[in-house]
Amino acid sequence: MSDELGREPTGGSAESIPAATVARLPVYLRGLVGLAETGVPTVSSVELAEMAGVNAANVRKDLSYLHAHGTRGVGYQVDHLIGEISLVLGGGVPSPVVIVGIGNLGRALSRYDGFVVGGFPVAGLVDADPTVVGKRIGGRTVRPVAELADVVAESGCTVGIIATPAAAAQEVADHLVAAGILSVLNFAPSVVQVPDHVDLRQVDLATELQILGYHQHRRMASGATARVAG
Amino acid sequence: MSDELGREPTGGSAESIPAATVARLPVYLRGLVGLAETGVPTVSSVELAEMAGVNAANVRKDLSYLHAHGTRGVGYQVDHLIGEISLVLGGGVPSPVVIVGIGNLGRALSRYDGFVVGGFPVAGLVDADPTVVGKRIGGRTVRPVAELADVVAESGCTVGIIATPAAAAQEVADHLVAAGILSVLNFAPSVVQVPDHVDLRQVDLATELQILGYHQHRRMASGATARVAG
DNA sequence: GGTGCTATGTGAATCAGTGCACAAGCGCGT
DNA sequence: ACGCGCTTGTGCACTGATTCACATAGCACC
Repeated sequence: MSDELGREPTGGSAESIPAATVARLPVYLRGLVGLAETGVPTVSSVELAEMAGVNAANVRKDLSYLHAHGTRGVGYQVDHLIGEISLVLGGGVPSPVVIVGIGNLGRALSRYDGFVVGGFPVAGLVDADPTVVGKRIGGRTVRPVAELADVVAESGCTVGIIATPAAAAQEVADHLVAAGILSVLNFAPSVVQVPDHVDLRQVDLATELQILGYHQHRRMASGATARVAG
Repeated sequence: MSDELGREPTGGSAESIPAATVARLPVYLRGLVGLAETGVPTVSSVELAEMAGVNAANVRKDLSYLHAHGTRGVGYQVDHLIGEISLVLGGGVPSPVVIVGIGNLGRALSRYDGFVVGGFPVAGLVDADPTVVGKRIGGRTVRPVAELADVVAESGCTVGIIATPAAAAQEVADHLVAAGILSVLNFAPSVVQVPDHVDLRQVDLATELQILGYHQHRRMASGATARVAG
């Protein structure tokens, strides 16, 4: 990935955390929140590793990138850890998101409560279809795609979610970038290009299934060969 | 990257394809299908790399894992490549999927046509809510979760999609495994445990946003420090 | 206060993935 | 027929990530 933003001078709070670690932090966070709800005060790296499905040493190294230090012989303080991870992931400030494309997926996303608790309130819904524009979904009114820039400006959105058909994805991405969006999450099954200063992540549902398909196919094939061989 | 919970069965007798390559194959496939529709007969690694957003040498190395060889000076034959990739990913046999949890997300998934073209037809819909059971969505009737095993057996489902709230995810996963499902795609924001012989992939929408949030936060923070520093 | 148990933090080795650079091969034009 | 240009296929070096192993440090109990 292109996280080569040059070395930051001393004293900054912006040490770069490896991408693989960042991808695991939300998983830790989820487990920690669950622990906090049941009143568990501390957690060890082994427990956390079990919950997240990774190696314990990996957990410790990951957490060592944060400023959250644990106490030896005891573990990590759950609420402190929650605070640190949240801080790193969101900066403590909620980032409103705008969802473009209010089809089935967009509708589902606009009602997905996981976004709100994660600090990403849905601040705007936009669609190109005139029959969809004006409808109220989850307390928000769908606005025409022509007003995208206005929606972004009004609500201070910094994140855009593309939930349109693949054909429209690139155009929507361009509009989002032009409107000043900083991060884009693309659910459309197409590769989109964005400028360097915009962060892009791709979530492809069909791709995930196909990856599963590979493993499944391979497992059956090797199982068959194993049976022949054995 | 972005392959969080990709377990690789390393007991391979035949050629095992690296996980990173497998994750890219669907992207190539999408691009190739697009080319085939416009009648393009051959494609070079550079073109394919551009479409997929990766390095050309990477594409060539990826394709070298398949049995699909290109011809030097010309490129790869589009339809042949499509066949090879489809074969590797799906084994040529469609894998029907059952979707558990027909909320907003489940509804969206059940209508997602990307699944069908990828060889993963939706063969069953299951929900625990009696007010949802019996409804018809996308030509399929939602059946009660008690009949999950029947649904799987009748339609020969090998893949299960969990689109329930997080609290129910583990229980649903257990039921899916008991019903003989081979692969599980979990959209619920919770880590679920499955036996070794079942493949599991996690797709977490909130996690993706949080990863974006990190980069965004960091970018802004380092920008501020840079302004202070110089 | 001392001793032992437990869990952290991290150096070092290993492993996987990426990208460059170049040799080899194929087809086309002459 | 023959060379020339284009593209594949891959060895190699490099970077990033994971895991092991162990020294270190805190807590509890005697």
